[in-house]
Amino acid sequence: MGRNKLVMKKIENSTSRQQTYSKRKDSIVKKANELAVLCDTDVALLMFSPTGQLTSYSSRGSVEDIMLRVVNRPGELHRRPIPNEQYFSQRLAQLKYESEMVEKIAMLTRRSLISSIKD
Amino acid sequence: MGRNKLVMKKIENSTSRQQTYSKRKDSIVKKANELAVLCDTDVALLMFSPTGQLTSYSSRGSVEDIMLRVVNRPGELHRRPIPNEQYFSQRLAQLKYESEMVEKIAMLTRRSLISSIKD
DNA sequence: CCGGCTATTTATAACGT
DNA sequence: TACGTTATAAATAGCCG
Repeated sequence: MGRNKLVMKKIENSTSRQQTYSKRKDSIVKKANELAVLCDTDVALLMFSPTGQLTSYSSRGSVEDIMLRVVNRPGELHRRPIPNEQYFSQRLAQLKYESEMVEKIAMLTRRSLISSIKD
Repeated sequence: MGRNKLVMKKIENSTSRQQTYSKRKDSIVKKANELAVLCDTDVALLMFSPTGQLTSYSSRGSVEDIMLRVVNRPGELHRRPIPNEQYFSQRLAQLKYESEMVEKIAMLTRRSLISSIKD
């Protein structure tokens, strides 16, 4: 929308990029909320700004509540029609990777080498 | 938009509600993707349909990747304390459970006892 | 239930302050 | 750098098949 048709590629000018992010972020949160209200559904949105700041939206309860609902639905995350061997092996690899990451982060936290995760 | 201005409340007619969900879901995924591309950022979207079906979108990597980034960010918009031992152990247990479930489902699928995952 | 088809409403790109 | 303004691109409500 707007004066000119926008090309769908990264906006190179950092100022314009940040401004566009700010505007569109607000709009998409609004859209998410409309979807949740109109259709009486649960919606969650997670967005990182170009500078790394997180904006989250959840139509009901905390973002974690919805994330937990998602995590507790193995095999359905991406609405795969009929799961096949490739899907299962990829999914298992993904879960293994995540477990390793969690363990690494836990270890680092124990050692107090970090107190927060940065970009 | 559309022929009439829409009132922001739950659509009572279930057919209309489902149709509206379907259309708007697609649009918001498109918007999320535009935001990610234009602004070179990470975005994740989680939406449950009126019938409970999940649609997820992630601009980069898996939805879990972005959820992990969110969970591991103390002091951001939705605030969460620094991850502690309990969180890590619970998360690991969850991942282990998921892996086991995926393996079970894979085995069942191999045996052709089921052909798709249902709610 | 899934796609088209407009009339209208919204969102927003480019400017302006 | 953050807000308004406006012309124009997009999204979409109500219908139809």
